[in-house]
Amino acid sequence: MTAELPTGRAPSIRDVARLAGVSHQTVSRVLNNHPSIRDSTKARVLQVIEELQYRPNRAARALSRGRSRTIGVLSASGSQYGPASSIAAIQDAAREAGYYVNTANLTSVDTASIEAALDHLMYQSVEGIVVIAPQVRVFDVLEQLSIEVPYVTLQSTGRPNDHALSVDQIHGARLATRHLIDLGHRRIFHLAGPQDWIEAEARMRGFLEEMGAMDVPTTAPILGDWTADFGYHAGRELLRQRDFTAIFSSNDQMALGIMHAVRDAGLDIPRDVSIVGFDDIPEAAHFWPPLTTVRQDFAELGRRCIALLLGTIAGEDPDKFREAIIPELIVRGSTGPPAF
Amino acid sequence: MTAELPTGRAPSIRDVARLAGVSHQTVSRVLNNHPSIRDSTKARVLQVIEELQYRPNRAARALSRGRSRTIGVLSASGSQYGPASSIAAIQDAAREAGYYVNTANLTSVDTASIEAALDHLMYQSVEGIVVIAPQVRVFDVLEQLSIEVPYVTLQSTGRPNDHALSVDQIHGARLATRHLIDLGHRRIFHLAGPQDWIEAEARMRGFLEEMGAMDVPTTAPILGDWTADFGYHAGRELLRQRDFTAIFSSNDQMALGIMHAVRDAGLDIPRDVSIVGFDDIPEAAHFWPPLTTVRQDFAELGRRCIALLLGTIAGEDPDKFREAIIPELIVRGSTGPPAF
DNA sequence: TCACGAAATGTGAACGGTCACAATCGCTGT
DNA sequence: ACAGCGATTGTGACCGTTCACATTTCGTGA
Repeated sequence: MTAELPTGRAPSIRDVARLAGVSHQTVSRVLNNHPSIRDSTKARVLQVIEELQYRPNRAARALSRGRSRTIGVLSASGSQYGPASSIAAIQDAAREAGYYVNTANLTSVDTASIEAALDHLMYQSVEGIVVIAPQVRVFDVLEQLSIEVPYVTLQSTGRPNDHALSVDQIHGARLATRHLIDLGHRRIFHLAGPQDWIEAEARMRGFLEEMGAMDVPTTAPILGDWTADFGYHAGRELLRQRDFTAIFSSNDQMALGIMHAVRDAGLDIPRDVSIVGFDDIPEAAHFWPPLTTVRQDFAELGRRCIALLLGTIAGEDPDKFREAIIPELIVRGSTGPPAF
Repeated sequence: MTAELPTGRAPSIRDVARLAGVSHQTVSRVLNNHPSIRDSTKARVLQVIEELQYRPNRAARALSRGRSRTIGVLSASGSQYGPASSIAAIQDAAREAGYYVNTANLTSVDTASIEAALDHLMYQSVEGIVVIAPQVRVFDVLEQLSIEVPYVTLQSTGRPNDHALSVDQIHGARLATRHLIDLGHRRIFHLAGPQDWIEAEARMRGFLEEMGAMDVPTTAPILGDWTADFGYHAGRELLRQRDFTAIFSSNDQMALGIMHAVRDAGLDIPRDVSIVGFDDIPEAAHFWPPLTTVRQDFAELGRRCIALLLGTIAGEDPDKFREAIIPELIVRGSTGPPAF
């Protein structure tokens, strides 16, 4: 049916050209939707492409265009729900925009590991990087390696030239804190995340701001590692004093661990201790009791990440993308007025 | 300090060659660890590379070698713990082996979506594909598009030429079922996963096999969608009859939902209903009560995936990689003898 | 000292696209 | 009928690497 072809090799743009009776450049134009192509020509070329199952070679394209159309994601704890959802959303959004995504996981958070991961990304000539990791350290390494691709984080680092997405995590944390205060709690404890995660720092800041604004005295937060296990052990420790009536955990997993510890101590939630989480992972509604938490729209986050990053790559004004995402408080059974 | 260079363009292999006073090919040899390079020459070249911060251009490399060194992951529900951990492990293992990973997420499980995702992967000339998704359908599409790259799945499809990794999920499911039977349960219900997921099918098969082997009568399982929400609703439905004393859920999230429904009904776990999950997500130990479940070593899974896939790409005998991973039963508080 | 073969290095052509520029086609108005 | 111009198509070089095939260098034994 079709004309003979060199076998053992994927068809190239010139194979298509020959069979369609046009020049290779015309085929290229068809592929790139160049405006001045006669419809009949275009149809003929497309038909040959179809027949040959031709696919443009990405490497060749990247080489001659000088652009990889790839962005890198630097991720830590990528199997946790929050990061994982953002990554998925980032991939979807990138694909939508015709970009490819490559993820490098941090095996640990030390400098060497970060360096290795960044290196891996740079080797693929990524055009930009999304950081979902302990950002402060990552940036140090970025600078140290004098790497100069645009990057995006999920929250401002306060550094100059940082292209950050504004999720108003401070606001989210204030919502959670305010909820507890409104219920009548005055002794509220905060289990924070690792402080080199900007998100963790922002949530803690929000907590402290709201407590300050409402004139409630605070104690120093504990810094956790995002895991339920840590929440459990921190909870056990805290319960030895029991000088609080509510705990605000900076993510849902740690909140789950705390709930475990509270039950172990024979106490009731929310009568003896109210608990608020952050993220609203899909499981949170099924905890016992269902967890009051702050919902983040991870998918929207991912989309905006890509919009901002691609915008930056294209040289647009980053401020165009600065509109903050406002998280939402979801009240469930884990919070109530203090018993006294 | 360093000699002058064309600016505005990343240094190429020829720039390095010129400054080192060798031919571009020699530089290439240094980069690829060719054996016959004089040590002194190698050192000189490496020094220039260092000075110039030279990085080989991946596109050019892929083009001339005809190999992308990229593998694709086709993933559904990529934000769930199980898949997410496997993906992370796959990325790590691939990176270790000098490969890059590109993930395409399924937005839905219909054919069009699968086709789009596969297409995206093929456009990057992936050398192999790992499927973490409803595999049966994916393979239909793979065949339909007459795509011919090696692929790996997490469980045998029973089709000829399938390169599957053997995680003995059947065995894992039998362990869970046997545990319940040994405790004295005779009316055991199974909440299965979507049946076009091979894992789900295998777990169900294991359940049925063990029930049959022990001569315990079974009722038809319900097919769920892996989510806690589904587990909750299925649980409510099931509890209207309450003709069982134990439930084996094919993953931990659905088990959590069931636990929620059981508590809503005012029943006690495990006194009134025993519950077993599958996966051992990190949160499972902190559920209320802590969940008895079957642990899968997702990281090992990911590593083996890559080993098998790269082996297949290199033309090795896939049987070399067939040694099954044996899951492990983790007994916690959610199971106990039936009350009667 | 010289031939000889292996080790070390160099040369030029791919790889498969895109880019810049040139050439041709086809229509319009006079 | 023909100049003029935009629409359409073609030509050859180039992107940065590796490949296949020279060529040169060097150590060794006769």
